Amino acid sequence: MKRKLSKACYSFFSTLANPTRLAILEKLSESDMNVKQLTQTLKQEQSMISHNLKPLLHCRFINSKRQGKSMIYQINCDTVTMLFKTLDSHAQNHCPEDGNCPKTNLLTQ
Amino acid sequence: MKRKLSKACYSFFSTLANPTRLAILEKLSESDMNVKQLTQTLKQEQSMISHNLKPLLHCRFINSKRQGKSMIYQINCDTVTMLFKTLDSHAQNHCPEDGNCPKTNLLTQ
DNA sequence: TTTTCGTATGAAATATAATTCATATGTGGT
DNA sequence: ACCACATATGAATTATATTTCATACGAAAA
Repeated sequence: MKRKLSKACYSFFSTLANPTRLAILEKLSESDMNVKQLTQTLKQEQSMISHNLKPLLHCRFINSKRQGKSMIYQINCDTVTMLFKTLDSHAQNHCPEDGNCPKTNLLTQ
Repeated sequence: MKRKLSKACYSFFSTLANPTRLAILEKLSESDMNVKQLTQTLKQEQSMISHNLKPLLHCRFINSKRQGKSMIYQINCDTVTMLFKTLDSHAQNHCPEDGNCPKTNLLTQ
């Protein structure tokens, strides 16, 4: 792995390692949304949503476009889909159905 | 995305969002290593290596097998490779060569 | 041009994660 | 059984990230 990529990877993974941001990605993968819509479906403060949108935007996992007073956010590309697909398959191979991880129980607690 | 997967994804991404653990994965992708070897190549305390191996093991990104007094760690599967490949391609599409991110400069600072 | 709505941002408070240190455990050799 | 080496672990310290609150900014309407 190249130095530059490793730096970028750390940034990418840090951005994805957050429940709110994962929830935002999940919602945006269903449809484009503005900030208010996100605050409503996720039941979170507006400032929290905005703060969490920032790193997603920065990593280019999402894009934004202004529409009048509101700002529309949309999933940028196939990267997110691909990542989730890979991890889904990993989880199916290694995470037992009952949720009890054989190694430790960090994952399910 | 299913509730269970989202939980697992958070665990996966949290585990990957750490420079030491990324470095461990990088080394282990080259060859299997025991803890002492990892402490030597990464120039880190033994306890730090062990602490960081734990979540990697838990997520099944790596496996371990005892060999006498030492414990050998190895990359578990194709998941890690696939993730890095996906992010490499993402970085190539969206991260400029000069390291100056067009959105913000969080990534390169 | 003042007001209102939607969004962004800075800074403080809070929560979470990483690192270190001391020590325990586990294995093999003497 | 004891010792030495390799690794793991718990707990305290330290560092980093998240959340909240107050407020600023931008666009459109009155």
